[in-house]
Order: sequence, then structure tokens, then C-alpha cells
Amino acid sequence: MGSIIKRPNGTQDVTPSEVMKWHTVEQVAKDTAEQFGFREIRIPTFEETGLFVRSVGDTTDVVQKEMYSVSASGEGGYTLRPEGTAGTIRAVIQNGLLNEAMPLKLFYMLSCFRHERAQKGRLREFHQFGCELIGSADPAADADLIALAKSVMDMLGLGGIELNINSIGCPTCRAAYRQALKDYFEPHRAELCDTCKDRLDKNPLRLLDCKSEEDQAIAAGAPVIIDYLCDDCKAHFEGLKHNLDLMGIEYKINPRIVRGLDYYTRTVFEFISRDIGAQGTVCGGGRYDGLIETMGGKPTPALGFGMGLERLILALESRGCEFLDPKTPDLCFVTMGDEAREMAVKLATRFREDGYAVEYDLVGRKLKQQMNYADKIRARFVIVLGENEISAGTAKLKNMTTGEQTDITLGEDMVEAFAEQSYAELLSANDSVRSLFEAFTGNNNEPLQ
RNA sequence: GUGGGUAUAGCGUAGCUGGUUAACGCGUCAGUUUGUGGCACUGAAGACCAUCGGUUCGAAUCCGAUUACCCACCCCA
Repeated sequence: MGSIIKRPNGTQDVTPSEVMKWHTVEQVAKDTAEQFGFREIRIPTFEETGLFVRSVGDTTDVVQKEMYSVSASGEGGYTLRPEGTAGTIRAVIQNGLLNEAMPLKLFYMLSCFRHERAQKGRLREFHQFGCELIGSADPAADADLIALAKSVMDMLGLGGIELNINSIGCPTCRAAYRQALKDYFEPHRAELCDTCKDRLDKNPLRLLDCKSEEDQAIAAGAPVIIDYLCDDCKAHFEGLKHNLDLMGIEYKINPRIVRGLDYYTRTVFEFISRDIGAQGTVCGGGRYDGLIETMGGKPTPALGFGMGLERLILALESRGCEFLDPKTPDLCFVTMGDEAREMAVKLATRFREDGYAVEYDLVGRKLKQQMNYADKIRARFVIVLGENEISAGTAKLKNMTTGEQTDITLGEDMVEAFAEQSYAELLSANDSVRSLFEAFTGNNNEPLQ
């Protein structure tokens, strides 16, 4: 395949055989969000570039070198969203949602665009399930949001995930901490890697994030932000831990998680998987108490998270977790001859009106091949129609899982007769969704059978 | 932006140190007589061996460049 146009670097196709993984994850995420009282919001794929510059921050990598900015003739200055929070908050302000009952709880499922070098778990177009909880400064809100994210993963049966939490304080205590970091690292300047020398001047917080072993050794003795939190921030962090304990959620305090988006304050957290390569953060988020005000809304505390769907699916795959089964046809007509085919068309229409998934031969194959096709598409039942059946007024209804055949009378009552004869099988098939979810519940670590 | 790796049919692979019709598995389509799937057997379709250029009597196989993809750095979901 040389000449055809190929998909852009860092994008993915989801083929029918993969799509159930997405359905599973989206379904569970949506159901869980709604269970926690979150409602869906949908926002544009692109926004004015200034929105991201102001909210995400003009010194961040995301804004500086990863934005897909687009322009049409005559107008420019738009950018494909690199994340979901900025647009959501813009929409909240613009639509007056801050006047609704607080807290305002919103979720979204959307694709984001970042011009980065693609690798495992990092794409140029990736998909996020995100939640924003707006209008509460109480640490109970932080804990509840974290519980929601965890619940999604639990419902999916995903184990091997570690919750890391930290507090990066408010602007006041962070300034003090930055200075403390500078004071600590300055004597080690010569030993630091080049990027960290740069960080020492521009963003000392990131020094803690470095992966080089030498730098980590130095950073190990660095002051910890928690020691520099102001009383309010400290109380908030204690409140978060207390609430997590109340919910029985395990966490690790990780002073190194810092986050690369400027709007975060106080609580930051990541759910990290060790099973999916270097890009292990499946879900990341935190509090952004100042963002709404800086974007022109009335001062409102808020927090949120983004969950990377590709990474989530990678983690589920590597853990051997199960996904929902695709819908399969309830019935497939196997026909011989034009008269039978026409009857099948009419009958199929009737069955479909009653909600059944029904197929019949569209290719003109002979009986054996039609049976073969019915098997491949995993049809649960087959009805064979030929001249004999039409003249007898009775056809064979074949259960494809057991191989049993029973008679079914052609005519007006056929749908009902089919419903009766197939009831048990169809019921259990429709129940497979529910039973899968029941199996997920309370089973967080073991791959499902 | 910086490293490293890989590039053979729809997918997964074999083709060793260059030699004539590029192989195998899965998948697809069809056949194994007469109206019934999953198994088995048989057959068919499907690849200018990523691209371009070189070395050579001769290259999928050696060399170079290009491109694409992958992994990692960085950053983050």
C-alpha cells in the first residue's frame, strides 16, 4: 500500500474490532460521572488562541510549542484545544452557568490536540474523559472528584494504578517555596543537567520532576512544598487526606508531582500505571481556584481532572481486563430463490420494526455460504426459507449456539412466535452487559474471566 | 527539537553470509455433487519485498540517502 494517503502521525483509527473497548470505557465513564451528579457538556473543538494562552499559561510547553493553531482566510487566531478545562470554563462563564446551583458538576468526552512527538501513550490527537467540579473550596470536593476518577477505573476492573497526591499551595505560599527551592539548588547548579539549569531560573518547581538520576539524587534532599504551605493550604491538604481516608482510598503523597499547566493551585493528583510504558499518567488533575476569575468570571473555586482514554485502554489491555461484547444479530434469514428472498425482506422489516437485529443475504450466496456468514456474524438464530417452507407455511428456526432446530410458522404471528422461542437466549444476551458490570463491581485487581 | 530501532500480501511473520516462479499462518472468496454454520481437506484472489540511488552478470537480501512508523528523552492525558 504505497500510494494511498495515510493517517497523520500521532493519530489513530479505531476499527470495528477495537471500537468496543472505546464503548466500554465511554459507557463506564459516563455512567459513573452521572452517578456522582455530573452532567455532560459539549464545547467546540477549537477556541480563540488567547483562551489557552491565558488559562494554560504562556510559559508552558503546551502553549509554547504544542498548539495546533489554525486560520481560515480572513480570520485567524484559533487553536485546536490542547485540553478540555479552558474551553469548559469559558463555556461556563459565557452561558451563565455560574448562576446555577453550586457546585456545578460537568463532564465531557472529547479529543485534544498537541503537536508533540508521538510515542506509546502519547498522541497528537488524543481523547479525554474530563470532569470539572465548580464552586466548592471544601477539600471534600477534591476527595469526591478523586473518588469519581477512581471509581471509573474500579468499575472497569483496572488494577495496578497508584494515586499520587500533592499540594502546590496558593500563589502566596508557592512564592515562598520557589525561593526556598532556588536557595537549595543554587549551590548545586554546576551538577545539574542542562534543562534543569534552565529550570532553576524559570520554573524551579519542575526541578523536582527531572528524571536524570543525578538530579533526582540532588532533588531528594530538596525542601518539600508541604512544609512551606500557608495555614489555609495546609488545612486544605489535611482535609483532603482526611476525606480520602474516610472513603478508604489509598494514596501516596508525592512531592514531585507538580503538573505542567499554570492554572493549578493547592491539590494536584495523578493516577499512574506502571504497565503502559513511559507515559504512565492515566488521569491527572487538580484544583484551579484562580482560573475562573482570571478568565473574567466571578471568583469561584474549582477543580477537575482529565483522563486519557488511550492510556486507560492501554492499561486495561495490559491487565487483561474485559470489554463489553459487540452487539450481534438476533436473527439471520437464509434464503433460496427469489420468492424466499422477497419474503425474507418483508419479514426482516417486520422484525426490525419490533427492535430485533436482523440480516438476510445481500450477496446472492448459496445456502451453505449463507449459513457460514450467519455463523461469522455470530447471529443467534437462523431461519431457513426456501420453496418447501413457503409451500408448507412452516420454516425451521435454528439456534446457532446449540444447533437445535424447531418449527416456526410463517405469517403474521411470526415475530411473537420468535420472541417466545428465543426468549431465554435473547434475555441472557441482553443481560451480558449488566452481568459484566456486576462482575466489575468489587473486583478491582483481578482480570475478569 | 534530540537519540535509538524497524520497514516483505488486509493482519502476523519466514526468507541464513546476494542467484533464477518471494514462503508460511490467520483472514477473505470458493469447492469437497444433490437444501443447513463452527472441524478437516482442496483451490483462488492478494506483495512492483517503504521510496530513490548505488555496488554487482544478478539484490527483498550489501551500501547510502529520503520518508514513514515505533520506542525513549522532553512534556503530559
